Amino acid sequence: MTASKPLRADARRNRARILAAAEEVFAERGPAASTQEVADRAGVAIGTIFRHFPTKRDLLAAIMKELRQRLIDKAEALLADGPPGTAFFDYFTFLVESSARVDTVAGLLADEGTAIQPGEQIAAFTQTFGTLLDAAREAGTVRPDVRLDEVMALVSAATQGALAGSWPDDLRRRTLALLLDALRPR
Amino acid sequence: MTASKPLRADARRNRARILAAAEEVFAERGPAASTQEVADRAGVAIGTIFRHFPTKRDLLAAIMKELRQRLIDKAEALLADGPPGTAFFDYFTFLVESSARVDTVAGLLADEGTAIQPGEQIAAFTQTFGTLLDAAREAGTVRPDVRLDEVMALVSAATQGALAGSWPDDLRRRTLALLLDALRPR
Amino acid sequence: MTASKPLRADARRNRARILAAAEEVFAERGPAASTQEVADRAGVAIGTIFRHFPTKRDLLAAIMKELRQRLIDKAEALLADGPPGTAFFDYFTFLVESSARVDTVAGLLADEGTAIQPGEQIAAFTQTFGTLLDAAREAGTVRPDVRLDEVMALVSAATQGALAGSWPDDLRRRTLALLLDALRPR
Amino acid sequence: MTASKPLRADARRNRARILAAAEEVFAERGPAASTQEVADRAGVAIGTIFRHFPTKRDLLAAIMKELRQRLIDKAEALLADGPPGTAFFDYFTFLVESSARVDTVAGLLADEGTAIQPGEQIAAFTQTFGTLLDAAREAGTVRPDVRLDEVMALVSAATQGALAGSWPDDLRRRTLALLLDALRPR
DNA sequence: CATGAATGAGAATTCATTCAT
DNA sequence: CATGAATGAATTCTCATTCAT
Repeated sequence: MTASKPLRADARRNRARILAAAEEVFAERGPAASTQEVADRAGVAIGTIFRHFPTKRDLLAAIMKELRQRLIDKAEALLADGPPGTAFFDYFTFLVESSARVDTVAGLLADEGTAIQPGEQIAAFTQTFGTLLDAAREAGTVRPDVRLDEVMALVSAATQGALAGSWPDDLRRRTLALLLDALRPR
Repeated sequence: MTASKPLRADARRNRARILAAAEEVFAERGPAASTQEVADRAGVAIGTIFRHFPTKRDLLAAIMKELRQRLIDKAEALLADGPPGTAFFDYFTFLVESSARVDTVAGLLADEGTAIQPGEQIAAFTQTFGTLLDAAREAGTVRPDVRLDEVMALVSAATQGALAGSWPDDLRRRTLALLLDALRPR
Repeated sequence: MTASKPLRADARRNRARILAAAEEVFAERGPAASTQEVADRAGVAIGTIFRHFPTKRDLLAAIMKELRQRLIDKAEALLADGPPGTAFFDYFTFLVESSARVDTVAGLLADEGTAIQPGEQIAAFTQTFGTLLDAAREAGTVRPDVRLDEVMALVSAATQGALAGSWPDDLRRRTLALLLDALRPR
Repeated sequence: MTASKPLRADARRNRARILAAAEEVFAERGPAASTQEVADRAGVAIGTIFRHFPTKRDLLAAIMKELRQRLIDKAEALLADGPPGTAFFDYFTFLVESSARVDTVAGLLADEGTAIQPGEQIAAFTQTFGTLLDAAREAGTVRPDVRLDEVMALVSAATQGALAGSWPDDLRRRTLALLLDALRPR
């Protein structure tokens, strides 16, 4: 869509370093972390950040977008390779585990206090996830009455919860199992 | 314990108004909302807030404490009156519904970037909730292998998720039902 | 002059306690110390302070006035009793030692960042000190060409210096000796 | 030592303007003067001040440091050029005259409620002053029993006194003469 | 394009002073 | 009169954003 002219090599490199640094910093310090800190971590001057992302909000949004893309990619990979029956559960687990590492994963469904435009990515995500769900339903590994929006809600809850307390691995595993069980046919 | 002399009538009134306003404001805007906004909403000068709560952090902590107390009270009420089999589920539902209104409910299990001393309240909460769970287990309405920490984790997830997107009531209801189902014996 | 109606017993008591507390607090913390701290130290409510001294400045001024009076009293005592030749030196020493204990002594000649009206007290002080000087001059223990304003200047310097570094007693004694020597005939 | 990368031209210019303005403002209003006033006087925004001096205390410290350096430079100049017999007296006089203009000169010996790290500068100052004193002693213009710490104490007293009342030039001159006389052999 | 200094609008917090209890 | 809560202006400091170098 917005083709936005091809960046110079160094510019592209900077953009990447900024995004990486920002993901780290915001994951550690929360969205209130200062842009200056991102700049330091990225090894660029603060002006460079604002050249690439006119607003702090834009920077946040860009991170989200990247994250979302990563999640979508994973879903599509599973869709292509994975066994229909378990791919759905694997994906759900993957999402929770991801959010256990990095903070912001849950923000892809909602915002996180900085309301980002989910845009069409959300649609793509939802659709792919839906396909995984359908496959599982057909394979009989998921209750037939479970709806996609409910699953999304559960994921959102689980991922936000997962990060919140940074619970012990063991607890997270057991709780997740319980959750997934809720989706299985009786 | 900490009796801290009885406040003057007007002071007590203001304290209450401040807490109420703060709960609203922080629920709407997140913990980064300005103290001035709380003051405006409460109809007091900003100095008054800092007289009652010397630090913004103290104000946050006070809100949490109040919330926790409210939750504990409700649990104890259910423990006294409710039918053992369903009281547990009612309480779980109550928690989720509460957090649909106010943000911070989940904060009682974790913090939320402002690390407040949960202190003994948490213990009280956990214990009471545990008793509800035991009762339900004995009544046979809950799977015998469900552990308290898992339940707490689910609550934490559900309440944080519930607020995040402020989903439609219908969706919240369905998702909650799914969640509760996961706890029921098969 | 301003007779200002006789205070009630408790009011007079409070006034004294406030002055005492204020002298302590301002000596310790400097004139930037908060009025609240004075109130706490005096064991009264802050409103009581402002009833007695409508302004912080007034409170400062009152302390100064008291101090000055104390110094004048001492001078007059020495004038009455002391041997003419040494009384002057004793008084000079007394002033420096006083200021070594409490801060604000030097403030009686100048202000101290809060410009207080020295009023007629200064005149009294200066006059009495002048009499001591004259006596010493007549007794031949002071250089005949030393003028009163020079002596006052030296006192001011010495007292402010004395407090500044809170030097060791020994050093203060030696330096003072040097200073007094400067006033003696050769 | 601490080379701290060379500032950009405009930054260096601003730093200098800030220091100059701060010296003025704090000399006039005391260390309680507001940073905003310094900014106004310097013609910069308040943020600029805090970029250069992260804390008000840092700003105060920087002023002190500059002042101290100026004093040291003068002493070394006198040490190089001046006639040994009078250089010491000239320097003493210079110190008092300096403090008649600016407040803070005495602050190099003590602090002034904002306790700044005098560090090695003090040592340098003391040593150079000591050399001047030794030279004068050898030249026979100073009493042989006068010690350096006494001289420093007198300087401290004189400079703080000098500023306090901003006495008339004439009085300051006479008092200073008296003081210096105290140091001369009889 | 990158740099990093300057800007200036908040934000938290303090404190003299007022005034209802 | 005393009390101590309320007021609100002032202060220090932070940070997103702009812009000269």
